Amino acid sequence: MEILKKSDRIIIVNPVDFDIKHILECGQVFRFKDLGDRYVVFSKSFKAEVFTYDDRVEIITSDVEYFYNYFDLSADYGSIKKQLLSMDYNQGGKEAKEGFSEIGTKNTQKHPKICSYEYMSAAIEFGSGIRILKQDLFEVIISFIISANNNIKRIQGIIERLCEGLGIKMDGFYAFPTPEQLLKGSVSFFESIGAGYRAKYLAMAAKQLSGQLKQILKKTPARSELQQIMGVGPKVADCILLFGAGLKNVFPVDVWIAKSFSEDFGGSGNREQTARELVKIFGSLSGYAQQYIYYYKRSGY
DNA sequence: AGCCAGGCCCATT
DNA sequence: AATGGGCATGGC
Repeated sequence: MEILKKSDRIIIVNPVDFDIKHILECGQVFRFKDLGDRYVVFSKSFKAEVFTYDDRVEIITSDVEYFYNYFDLSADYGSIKKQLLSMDYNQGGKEAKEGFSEIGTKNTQKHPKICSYEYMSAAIEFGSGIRILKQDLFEVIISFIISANNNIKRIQGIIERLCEGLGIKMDGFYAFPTPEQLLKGSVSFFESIGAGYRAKYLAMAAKQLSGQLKQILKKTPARSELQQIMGVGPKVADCILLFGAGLKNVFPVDVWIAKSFSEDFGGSGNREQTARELVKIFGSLSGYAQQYIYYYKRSGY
């Protein structure tokens, strides 16, 4: 896999650790469109079009440096995936029993415990082209406040209407609102775009991030700082750290990860306990492991 | 038609 | 610290 930077595009020759479908549909980002012959992805006020051919991927954009960083193109995901499979999966004697079901088939009721190593192996194969995007911190904070107890289709629509209502108009799309622009949004506006009961969280978060908590946007925030933001609990804070601050030693536990932990890893406990146990296993590679498992589990395995 | 979704806030114990 | 009720909306 060779990566070429041109003035108006990035070309990835013989991509092996880059699949735009995996990257955009693994739940880490909400501002993109599948146009059939290409994906279009938006970040802040930037846009890129991604074409996939037999022998290469072309990322066409006027902001090559921004998207080179955004797609984390300097990282070696081959090495990351290899390391993930050499983790100690037998911590605390919680290794699943022997006699797994076949990998790659639907895990129907019978509860055959799948060895967690085998599950990871299958998950990595399934999402082999996943990369963790380096997204904008503020955009991630607001996006994942909206994500709570919500589904991805709705989240995408709410965020799109948020940009249309408060962001500046670009060439064929609307930028994500800045902190100042988000302050213009009233609770009734956030309700009108479908945010539901999160409308008041968004209004309060906008105030906080322009007021006493604005330091959060200046550096890598602490988890405890993030949880002072209205609408940010343990799981959303971990998503913010992973997707918006580049920390990989966090393991966001949502309904799908919780389900996988009990069904595929033989684990138990509440979500915070689950997160701690998974970080204990995966350490500084937790964020990567989380994405492969989430994408695999949500797709029905 | 209900159940569910990348959970969180708040009151109670 | 731990638990439980309530919650807007719409996709499926």
